[in-house]
Amino acid sequence: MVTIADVARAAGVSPSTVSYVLSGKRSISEDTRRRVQRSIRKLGYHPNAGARALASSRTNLLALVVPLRTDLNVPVAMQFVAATVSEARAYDYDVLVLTKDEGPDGLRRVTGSSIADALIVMDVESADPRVPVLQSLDRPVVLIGVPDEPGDLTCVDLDFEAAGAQCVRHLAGLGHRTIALLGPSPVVYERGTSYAGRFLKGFKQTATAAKIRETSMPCAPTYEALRICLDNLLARRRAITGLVVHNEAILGPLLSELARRGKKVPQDISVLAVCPDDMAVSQAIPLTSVSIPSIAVGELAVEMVMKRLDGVTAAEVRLLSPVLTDRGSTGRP
Amino acid sequence: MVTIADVARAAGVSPSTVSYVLSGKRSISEDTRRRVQRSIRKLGYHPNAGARALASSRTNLLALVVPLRTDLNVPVAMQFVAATVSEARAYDYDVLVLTKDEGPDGLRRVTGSSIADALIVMDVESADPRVPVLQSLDRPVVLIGVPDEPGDLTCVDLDFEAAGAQCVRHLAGLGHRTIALLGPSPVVYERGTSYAGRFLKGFKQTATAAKIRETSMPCAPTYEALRICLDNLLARRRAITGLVVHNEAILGPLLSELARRGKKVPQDISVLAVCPDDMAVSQAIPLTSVSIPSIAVGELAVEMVMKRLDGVTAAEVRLLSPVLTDRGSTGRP
DNA sequence: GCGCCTAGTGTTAGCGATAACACTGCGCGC
DNA sequence: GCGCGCAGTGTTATCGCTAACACTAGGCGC
Repeated sequence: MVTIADVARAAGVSPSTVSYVLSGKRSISEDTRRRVQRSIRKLGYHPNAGARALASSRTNLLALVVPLRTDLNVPVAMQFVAATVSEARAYDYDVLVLTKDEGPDGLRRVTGSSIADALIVMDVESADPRVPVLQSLDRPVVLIGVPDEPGDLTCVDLDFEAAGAQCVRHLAGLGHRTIALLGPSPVVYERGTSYAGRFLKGFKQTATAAKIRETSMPCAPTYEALRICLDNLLARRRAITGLVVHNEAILGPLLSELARRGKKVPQDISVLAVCPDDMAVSQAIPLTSVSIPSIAVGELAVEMVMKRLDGVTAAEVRLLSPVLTDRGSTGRP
Repeated sequence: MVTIADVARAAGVSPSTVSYVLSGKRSISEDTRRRVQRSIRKLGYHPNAGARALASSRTNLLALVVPLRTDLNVPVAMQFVAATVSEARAYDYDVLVLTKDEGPDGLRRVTGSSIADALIVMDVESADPRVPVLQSLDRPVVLIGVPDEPGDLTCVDLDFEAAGAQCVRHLAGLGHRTIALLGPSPVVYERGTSYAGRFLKGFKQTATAAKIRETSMPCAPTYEALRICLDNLLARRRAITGLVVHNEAILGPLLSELARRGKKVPQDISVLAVCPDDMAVSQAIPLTSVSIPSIAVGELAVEMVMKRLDGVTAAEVRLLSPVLTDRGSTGRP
């Protein structure tokens, strides 16, 4: 193994000089820097991560806690992970993946043994048992989602409440008076996953304020559940003219079912999705949608973690404004 | 921070005794063990990962290289990652995620700086530029997929060639004489992703041997591409009676399109999917399928990596036998 | 010409674990 | 009663790097 001492010898300098060339923490003459860098390349030197971590108490590792169950919207989670990993690399950090299953103890383990410098936690629930632990950790933490009591934890997410409101306003603006929300799976609500409730709140409040009749129902990600929901919704005396779908998994099946039942979109019913843009575009009918910006959120989460690692300690709750793109699946009732 | 010396002092023993209690590498009296473990719990001691890595040259970290683009079948990849992470934890390992984008240099970086003890690489291509690098690394490596020249690298995967063959035999056994394969996106073939070619090979060879007329075409994961494929396939003089679909992303759209065109499954056309079981079950029509056992492959990959970390050096290529489950979407033509 | 600042570099004491080496005391064979 | 093996424990060198501390030489103000 090539050590820093080997490089130093080859370049005719001391080990600390090599270290400083690498870290940039003190000024080095142009000439020395070049000699050191040449030796590094020639010998194929890579600083030993363990030694570095021990001496500097920095691991350059980020722990990302992901919900690796399949009942959640998998593509969104994956996009988020991808964005986080890429962005972290830009700061010279690698990403460690923990599952939600590890629970609070996993968080203590990772921080306690100094495996990671900071944490990003996805899929936070309203009364998440991990939140109090995270608050006591004394390491930078960024939550994706907003628990009831974030305390001094930094949170990032789409502003789902505003998104719910915007969906209602969009349909109301087109003249719809009776609308429905097809929400996430019941288990998502039961778990108290924060985004589901926030969206629902924005949806209901805005509908009430705008004097719009609204219904909402969760929907499990199966054909069977979807059919039952549709049977229920479409059989009502007051016909529903606008449908907001906050459930990526049933978008395809929904359009199929509507087609099978002879309902044309948007002539007979308007469909407004809440999902990533690429998903809205790639449906049988391109869908008007409020974007779930998983990539932007992932990048932002990393930025905020880095800021805290640099010593900026102010807690923040950053909610991204929703963006609605009209792709023609909504129209006048 | 609580160090091993603190624990040793509290338990009235030497640091090495604490270390040995933890590692089990030498015999400790029952009494001492108890005292040490009580002190560990009382003080909330977690061994420092960096110090441990430096002293033992073991990081207890596994690097997992994943294709974090969205053109690949995302749920399968996610299932695989989940299985890998869970299984790794069972061996007291954590998992570091690298993207395929990092390329060969990323692999050198991670092993060169001793960030991880071993590598699991997903989405391997036939002539993957990373393979020669991996061979030179001198660390345990397990590939998911089989490159043209694996050398002494361990590989795990579904036996896609056998899967292709089994699909043909299943349809042939039902009496089909004209069948088609709807394959992965063209870009998957162009990239030389190994499973696509292996499946195709098994499909074609078995069809030829069984004197069955076959067609195969890649299909991008969009409605537009699917419609064109179907137009092409269904317009033929010799009607296709059996369709093998090796492309998770278009399963839903395919069934919708067939329904729209008035083709009943399996009366008018048999559909045989190659996908994870849960996906086959949750379609509009439950699909007969050859299972993609992402979880089993993930667990197996970890097991094999652990075996190699324990010093077992024999290279292996482990191809899991395909399992076909009849769910009624295939029948006599 | 003295003091002080700045740029550039070297020396070395840790960081917190592991594991090689060393020691004690007891039981047992003969 | 001597020697040996073994179970149980302690002492400490070592892993490779970082950063605190120390030093030199040159420039500048006054």
